[in-house]
Amino acid sequence: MNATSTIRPLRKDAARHREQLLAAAVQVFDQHGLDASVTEIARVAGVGIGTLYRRFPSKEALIDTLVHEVLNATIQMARDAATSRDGTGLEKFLMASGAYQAEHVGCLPRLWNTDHEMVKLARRLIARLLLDAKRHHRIRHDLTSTDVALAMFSINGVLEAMHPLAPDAWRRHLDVLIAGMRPAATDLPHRALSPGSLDKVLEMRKSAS
Amino acid sequence: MNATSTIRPLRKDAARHREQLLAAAVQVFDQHGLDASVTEIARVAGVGIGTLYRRFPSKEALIDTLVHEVLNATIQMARDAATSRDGTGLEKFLMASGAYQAEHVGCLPRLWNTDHEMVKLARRLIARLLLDAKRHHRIRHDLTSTDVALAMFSINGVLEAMHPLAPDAWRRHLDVLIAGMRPAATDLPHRALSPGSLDKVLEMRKSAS
DNA sequence: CCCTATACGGAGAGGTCACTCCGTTTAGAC
DNA sequence: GTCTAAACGGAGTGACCTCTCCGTATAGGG
Repeated sequence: MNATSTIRPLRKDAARHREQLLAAAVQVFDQHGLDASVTEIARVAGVGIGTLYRRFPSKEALIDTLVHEVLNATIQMARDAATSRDGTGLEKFLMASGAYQAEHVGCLPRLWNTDHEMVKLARRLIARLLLDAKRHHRIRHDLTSTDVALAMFSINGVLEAMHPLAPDAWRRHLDVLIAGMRPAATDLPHRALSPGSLDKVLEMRKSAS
Repeated sequence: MNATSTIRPLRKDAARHREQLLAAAVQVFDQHGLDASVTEIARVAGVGIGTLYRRFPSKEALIDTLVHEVLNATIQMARDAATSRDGTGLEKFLMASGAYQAEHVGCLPRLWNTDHEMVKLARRLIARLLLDAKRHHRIRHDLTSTDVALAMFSINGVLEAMHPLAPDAWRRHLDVLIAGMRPAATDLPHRALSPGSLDKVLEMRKSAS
């Protein structure tokens, strides 16, 4: 998977610079958004632009690597959450992934645009968490995995709006949202999205990237 | 307020072109985001770039005009919603402003960045809607106007993510969110944001523009 | 119909950005 | 210590974007 492992290990300094670049990219993108210039990233990393381009073939590839990392972490959190079979997994996952994404706000606009199998895997894991939560009557039965996706998009919206001055605001928002997902909450109007609509959206974002 | 009315009315063709430019800007920004080029906007409007710059001193000014319009409409919707004194005003407002913002997704990133008195006015009106809803026990008493702001940010997040393939997804999200705001919903953890935190965020976004 | 203030179009100036190229430096095997 | 493959820095290139300028066209009053 990783190009560095298939062919030849990077020289020690090169590997270090690669990590410095990734860390700098997270920081710079968080502060200035994805429009931040590669020059700024190289400066923060303490290397030249040439080094950045030797390690990543394009700015887009650098962003992809970052998104890949975030998605990977998200998947791991979904797996961790699935170990508690008491129906609280979904809530634990939303809390954990929200906290992680709050540290990677800069990458969020591209998070679900990737073609990768990882998106499908993440969605399968989330669907499983949802099922377990329903079984234990932690959430109402008419909710779909698309509703969970909407919850995550909405957290992104709060994160981007309140970043970085109120970095915990998303927790409050999620509290209200989860309260609305409980069976005890008042009845919802029948507006659940059709099953395939999220797929269409993700497909379209992928090709638009 | 409007520069055209204080000094001299625009010539008829100029006024028409101005409206064409605004309409084209809404459409182009919706499709390509605020990074869309002014050349593209002028092309869609059917005028030259020179005309665009004679009508609006800069791209930023054009965006500001658009944001101004959206904010104005939002304030009007808040006023309309306040006429129903039965506690449903807040929900009506969230529905109406969501529907309107769904038609102006391109402007959303700047919606609350403006310095204008209008932002303060909008927040006062929303606070009044909130109070009325509490009085009629439509929503729980521990919610603050900051929570309503978070709800609006979260709708923006859903709109941006699902645009334009599932333009009604935000309604479903808002349904769940409002269910979580009802007094019947399960108790929330005590995580309400401090009263001034939203002010700080808006202040910061304003200066960052 | 004429006249002129007003508006028009779009080439080009000036700046920024992503990305390349090459002379120089260095890690690390022997 | 020597040597070479690997990595380094950053000036330079070309594309693209916002905004200006000026010769041309037109609305609309008299």
